[in-house]
Amino acid sequence: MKSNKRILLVEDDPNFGRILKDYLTINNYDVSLAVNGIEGFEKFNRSDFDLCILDIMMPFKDGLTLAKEIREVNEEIPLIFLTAKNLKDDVLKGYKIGADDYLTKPFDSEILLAKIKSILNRKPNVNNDEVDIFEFKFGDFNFNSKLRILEYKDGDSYKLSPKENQLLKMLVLNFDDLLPRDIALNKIWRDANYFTSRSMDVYIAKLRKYLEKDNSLKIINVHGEGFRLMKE
Amino acid sequence: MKSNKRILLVEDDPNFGRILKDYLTINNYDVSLAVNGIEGFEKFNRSDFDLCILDIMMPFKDGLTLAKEIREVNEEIPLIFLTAKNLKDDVLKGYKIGADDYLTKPFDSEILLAKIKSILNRKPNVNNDEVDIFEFKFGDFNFNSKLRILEYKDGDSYKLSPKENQLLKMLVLNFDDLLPRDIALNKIWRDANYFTSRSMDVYIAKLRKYLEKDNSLKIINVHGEGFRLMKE
DNA sequence: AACTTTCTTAACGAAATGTTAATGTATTAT
DNA sequence: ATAATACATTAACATTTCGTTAAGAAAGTT
Repeated sequence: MKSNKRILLVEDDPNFGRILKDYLTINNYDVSLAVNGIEGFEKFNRSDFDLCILDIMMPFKDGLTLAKEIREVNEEIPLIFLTAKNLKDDVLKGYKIGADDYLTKPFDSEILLAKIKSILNRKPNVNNDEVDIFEFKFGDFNFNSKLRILEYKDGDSYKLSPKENQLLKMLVLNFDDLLPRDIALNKIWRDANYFTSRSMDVYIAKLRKYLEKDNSLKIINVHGEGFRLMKE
Repeated sequence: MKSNKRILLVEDDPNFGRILKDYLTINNYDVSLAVNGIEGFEKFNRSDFDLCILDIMMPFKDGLTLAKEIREVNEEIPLIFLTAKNLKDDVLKGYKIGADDYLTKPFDSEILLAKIKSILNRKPNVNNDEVDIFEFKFGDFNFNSKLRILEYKDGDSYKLSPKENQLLKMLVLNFDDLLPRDIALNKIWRDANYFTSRSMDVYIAKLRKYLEKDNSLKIINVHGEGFRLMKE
């Protein structure tokens, strides 16, 4: 399953912020709303966003200052500024910091959407330092997590579902080591509770079934802690 | 020495065009001015530009039509639209074609400059001088994506429509690897939503029909991710 | 204007995926 | 030993995604 793009929205007007957040959510973005620059910067640092929408006029820490701080940490992330007035000076400062776009309130929500799409589509982040490894070997299996294919030495192969795939990948990346339940749940299910935990058990069972071809491989449970993929 | 960035300016008002050209020239851009869409397209094809500024309202061929033509030839070049009116419909059409920005006349020249800088800076010249490959062989097919011809070894050949052609080209460029749905949709349809996705499926079906002559070739779906052209 | 090609949209069945429930087994604590 | 908690497995169900056909809209040609 494809995950939505994540937007950090920093807007001090709670009514407007709420409405805008809902509108973007309806249009399939995961939106995190902060009500001022300080909270905005904290949220920015706590997770990965694909785009930031910043109100310029805000108490405590205005949008331009926040933008500067964000730019120090991340040179790539697209920034869109919102402002009530069409203050030329602010606009110029914004572009200088590296704004990608600029909207004057009141603005048309459809146009904001179009801008967001345009910005997010134009480059699938050329600058991705971290190489995503997606080919693994363990036991008598080859595992391609990009194509979601698990292949046994005899040529048999299974198409993995997204969840199976993610879970197996995490197990393999922690081969012979503990994969803590919580970590896997929060990463794959984005929440750790009774139900997601049950669901994870179902998927562990599915993976065990795949892996039983190579009977030296085991997914061991560590009671109350998590699982461990190992070769005996 | 660093050479100036080259801008194609298409503007039918000769006075305004002249002034804008001079202003940009003073600010170290090499500007080529065309007075309508037809001349604009000719100039565009005659040399390499880094950015286009297009007036929307023009006689003979308007800016949006011109933009579409430019996009068919060059998917990367940034486009900035100018318009006298703030016509929402035009704005949205513009973004759909792949506009990078949008300015309503009268606008502030400094702001235009700032936008230009912002746009030109954000790709630290990924300057893809890379030759566009357009001749491919895969399975028992020869495929010329410039002529949009798919030819089977027995001499049979199909004329591909633009969309068929683009899609097949992306599949071939990712031969045996995943072509993510989103990437293809955003590149070919310039938007990823339910309808464009359905449309893409229709085109996948068409391509499968062409390819079934060589039954070792398959377009495999990776559920929720995309497609993979492979030879088994 | 008539014709052709291309593209989009609708409709709907099929397949894949994910969640929850139900039930049983293992582990731990007391 | 027994109760409580955690884990395992299967199956039923709901949801999402995909494949295909067909109708008709839009664009391009003759």
